[in-house]
Amino acid sequence: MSSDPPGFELPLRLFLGFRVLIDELHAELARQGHPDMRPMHGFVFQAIGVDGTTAAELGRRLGVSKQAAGKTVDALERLGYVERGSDPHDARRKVVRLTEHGVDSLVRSARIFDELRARWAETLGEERLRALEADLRKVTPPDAFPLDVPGWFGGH
Amino acid sequence: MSSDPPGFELPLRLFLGFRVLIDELHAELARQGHPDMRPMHGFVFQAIGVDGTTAAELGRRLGVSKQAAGKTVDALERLGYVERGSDPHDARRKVVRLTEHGVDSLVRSARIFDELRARWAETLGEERLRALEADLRKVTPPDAFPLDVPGWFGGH
DNA sequence: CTATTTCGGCAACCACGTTGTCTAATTTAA
DNA sequence: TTAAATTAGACAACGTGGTTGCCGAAATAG
Repeated sequence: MSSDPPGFELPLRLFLGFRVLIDELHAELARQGHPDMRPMHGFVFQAIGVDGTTAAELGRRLGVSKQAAGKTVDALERLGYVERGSDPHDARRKVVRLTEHGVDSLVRSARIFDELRARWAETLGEERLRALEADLRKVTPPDAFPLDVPGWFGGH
Repeated sequence: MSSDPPGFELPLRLFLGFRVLIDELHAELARQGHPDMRPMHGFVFQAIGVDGTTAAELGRRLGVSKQAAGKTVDALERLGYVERGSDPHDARRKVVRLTEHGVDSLVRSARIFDELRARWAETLGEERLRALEADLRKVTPPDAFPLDVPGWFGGH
């Protein structure tokens, strides 16, 4: 009889799969005019959303302090991915919005992820890939995606 | 007919699965006398190995500079997980070895990972879990596990 | 024996997170 | 309506963990 694989292989394969996809995404993004994007940025853009948000709200969504979120916005602003605007209804708020360049990176990311999934479907078969996704949904929290990735791994 | 899931769900589910396992590992490790262990440490311990290694070699395995590896060793030494020894054959080398406490954390980690895998097997069924592992092996590099995780995500 | 390489440590610097404090603006309560 | 509490954003100081550059000591190649 064959024995079970050691338990530590599972998390490593999951992370490795994630890493392969993210690395290929950013290699392709670099080819398509986004060489400055980093793995973390995609999560930040998702947290900003198409309607924009504020630094404080962004910090809550990312699970970091508002100061850290503000610094991240500074960096993304320098790279031209986001811009700050004023909120006419609340003079305290400075709304962070994706620029055209930032939206472009989101659109391209979505298309590249679809292409990468199609490649996995070629390797595994569409049915197996759907089963894999279904199984992962069963063992992961269903509600929201965790956007506090930056602080989670490196933190304290 | 049902359409394909969007491609971006796959990497997020993979990362989420990884994160769930790592979080549960460290919650259990904290209960078992290792409250100071952090997600990164397991990778570092694997890179050190049972025979020990040097700071320079550790840096190469982790994909960071020897100075960074040395600082990591300093921190783990303060926590009591590793100790430095001298190499009688090479007075330059200072061999880093896991302490009894460090080995204990590795042994417990392995057992906890096995238990977590068993729980996934209860949820998904052993066959589906094996299929999931087999599929992940097909789409990830087969050879070595990437131990340069610390610098990969955060790095500029 | 000399030259080159390698190891470990030190210093300076940078990226990116933290907490604390401050001002201004808004909201809530008396 | 006025006073108090909350919230947004910025600034400073600090901690961690990475980087590069440099150094002396030890091993190795010629």
